Amino acid sequence: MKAITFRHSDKLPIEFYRQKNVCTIARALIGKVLVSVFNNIEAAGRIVETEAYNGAIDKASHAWGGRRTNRTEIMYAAGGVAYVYLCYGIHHLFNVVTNEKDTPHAILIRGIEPLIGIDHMLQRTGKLRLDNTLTRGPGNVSKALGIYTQHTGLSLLDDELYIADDGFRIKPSQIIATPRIGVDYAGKDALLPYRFIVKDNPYVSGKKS
DNA sequence: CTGACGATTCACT
DNA sequence: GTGAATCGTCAGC
Repeated sequence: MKAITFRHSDKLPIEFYRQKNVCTIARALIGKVLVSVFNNIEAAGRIVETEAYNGAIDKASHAWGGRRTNRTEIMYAAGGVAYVYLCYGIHHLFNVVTNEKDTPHAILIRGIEPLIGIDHMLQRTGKLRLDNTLTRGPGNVSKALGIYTQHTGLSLLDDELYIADDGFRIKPSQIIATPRIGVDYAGKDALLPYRFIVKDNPYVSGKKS
């Protein structure tokens, strides 16, 4: 594995996160690199699975109906910050807040392919060997990168947690849209094709191929 | 203050 | 396929 360190200039610019269409951003994030640098430990992986949450009009979103609570307040911030919340009392799920201030769009990062700091990821997750379960599924992604609810509100333009474009391109034909996972409660909104995945990638959650 | 439950994962049958 | 883990959040009293 080639050791790469991403330069500041590789970071996605603020304009990327401020785009109006959350699905466009979710699709564009596929193939980008999610980087965390906590306690001087760098870990990074290529994003292979995302889910868009379309604000107040999306029943699957925490901000459905304009719901505004202490937890979801950060979703109403201007795009380009992290929203991390605890699920089932165990899992910390990492989301990217997008669009302008007061439009609560967010994108859940559900799967990445490890690139850098794999030893640290193994240590954080308590796993012994690299396999496709290390960073498959949103809970595992956060665990491997050391992301916790306390990181909510971090700017993605800062140096601790950010997303970079290293020039790698996934063929558009390999990126497919499907319904989201675990949102059956959302009625017809559960059927929307707001989940984007890399076809046949082993780090995409769901049934094995 | 209390109780119900979740954008999940993993071990076990 | 089923169920437990485990706790912050939120609605309701």
